[in-house]
Amino acid sequence: MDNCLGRKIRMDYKQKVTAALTAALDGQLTADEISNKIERPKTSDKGDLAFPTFTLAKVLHQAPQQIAKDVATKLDTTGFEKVEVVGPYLNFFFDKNTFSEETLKTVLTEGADYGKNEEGAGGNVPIDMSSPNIAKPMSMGHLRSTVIGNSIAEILTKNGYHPIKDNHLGDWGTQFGKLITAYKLWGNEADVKRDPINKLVEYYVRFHKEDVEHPELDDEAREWFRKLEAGDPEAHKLWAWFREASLQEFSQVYEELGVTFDTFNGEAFYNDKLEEVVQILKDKNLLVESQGAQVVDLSKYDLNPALILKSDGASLYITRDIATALYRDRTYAPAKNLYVVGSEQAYYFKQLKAVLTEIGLPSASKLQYVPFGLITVDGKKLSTRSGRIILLAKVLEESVKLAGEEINEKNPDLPNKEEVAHQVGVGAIVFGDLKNERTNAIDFVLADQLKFEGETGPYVQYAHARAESILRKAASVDVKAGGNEISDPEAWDTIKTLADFPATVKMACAELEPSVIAKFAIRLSKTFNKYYAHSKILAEDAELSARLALVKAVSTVLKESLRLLGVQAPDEM
RNA sequence: GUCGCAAUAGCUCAGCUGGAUAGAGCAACGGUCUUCUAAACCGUAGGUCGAGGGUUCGAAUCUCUCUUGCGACACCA
Repeated sequence: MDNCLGRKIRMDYKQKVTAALTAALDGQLTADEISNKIERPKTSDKGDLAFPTFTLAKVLHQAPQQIAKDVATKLDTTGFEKVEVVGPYLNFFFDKNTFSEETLKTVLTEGADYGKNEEGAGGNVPIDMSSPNIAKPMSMGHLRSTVIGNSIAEILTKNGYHPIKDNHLGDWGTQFGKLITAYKLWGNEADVKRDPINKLVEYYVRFHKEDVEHPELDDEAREWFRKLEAGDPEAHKLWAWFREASLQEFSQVYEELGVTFDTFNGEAFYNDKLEEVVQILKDKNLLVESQGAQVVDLSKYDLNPALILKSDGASLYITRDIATALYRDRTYAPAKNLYVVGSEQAYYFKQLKAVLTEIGLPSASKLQYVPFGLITVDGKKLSTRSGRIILLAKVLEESVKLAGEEINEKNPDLPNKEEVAHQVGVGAIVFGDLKNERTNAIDFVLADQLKFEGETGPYVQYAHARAESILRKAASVDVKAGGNEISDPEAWDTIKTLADFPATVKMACAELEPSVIAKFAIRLSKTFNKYYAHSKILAEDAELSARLALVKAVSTVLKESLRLLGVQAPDEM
């Protein structure tokens, strides 16, 4: 990874520091070596950027402290407020006035485009995301894939890519054989019409209960799925009905989350493209028979063989995923091909990538598995079959309800209460999911999700609402970025944080990690809240206009950060 | 059994490429609303960074071994 991205520091100033040091060191270290060692001090009193001299100690055979002193005397410090020597460190302090003015002017001029870059050069990036299973309710696991995928899409766009959000619906596979079998045995049309998903799940769960004692049910299910794949009219009709009814329920959740998709090419979409997959594998001599099934040997990748066709000739998950990769390759010529799927499928994606590499698919190397941590309850995996599920719709409902209660208590005169309750309630859940590194596993506790204080979505939303409130009250004041220094020291951290946004956007993209943005949003909110508590922004003095420029910039960047996470930013709450 | 991921404060987590006294939030305790929204701010308390070795001037960070937890290991997805 690019070193500059990893540090989240102020690029321009880092270059200035590098240049000054390169000149002072007179070739003892290259500019790159210097740049790599520059770091951000932990606390503001140690300056804005620092250079530790330890590495020079080896080259010069001198004590780092002495080196720091020597270098400092040779250093050209124009453009900096000061450079301090503290032990083995050289601490650089920026010229606050210039830095503030430049930063605020940039944010105000660029507005919502601040932080944007064109690194992606418009490259297509299909994202396999959300992917709920037909006839099963969406649970918290699907929330993760949905909101992570959605945020990554926004982040990619901000970095100049062209994401294609693909809801790779689980609308095919043996479970439909089971479902059809169960429906034909115990189902009835009226029940399903009234309450589609719940009824279908009921049948599904019952199937798994009964097949323990009646294993012949499994044979029947397999037969139904085989018929479905063969285009049997009855099977197809039931399948289409289940699918449509499920999609309608899903769309409500998506609307609530504010997530849209570019395509809904579920697994069924690839059904007629599987023959070609098998043909290609045959042509390349990759397919071998093993225990009656057709497999691709992956021993040279140190992986187990990939099972392509079952012994009864039916397709599997990987068969359809190969078809998907093929389709994406031809349709999009992807710059990246992303799969936002739970971390328990890590091994599977290694296999998939290996098979695609064997096939020689041009975009095989672009396949990037974007795992996220498992959600458990009481440390156990969720399972529709066993009834251990967390219904996403319920969680959102609870959160919105609680947000409504908070509003009634804290801001009862708010005009659009319901809308804001929705924005805050849903925002809390989405932000909560994206806040931490996506591979962290989550043991679900409802009360943990319903938090609106501290490092949460509402905290960031609140900081934004406060900023907007000030701007409303100061509507008549001319907001200018330049001209005046903001003498308040509390403002400095806020301005420096604002300046970190572009590098943060890049890092989030490089790591496909929404938490990088979330963490930034918290940091910016924190510095702003501190500033807000510390000084009176609307005081009538010479710096008023500059302070308002800062408030405006904070509001802009907070709103944009939240947008990148798929969270709304109400102006009042 | 093999492979993968993890282990940091009571809880949930940060800790960027090894660097200056290991940081937040929640919970606990105390303080701050006649003044821009107290969903906020300030303070107190709380940690031999799972254990042991190695590399290094320097290790929570890199490496090895072990322990514990979770996950994956072909006819589910």
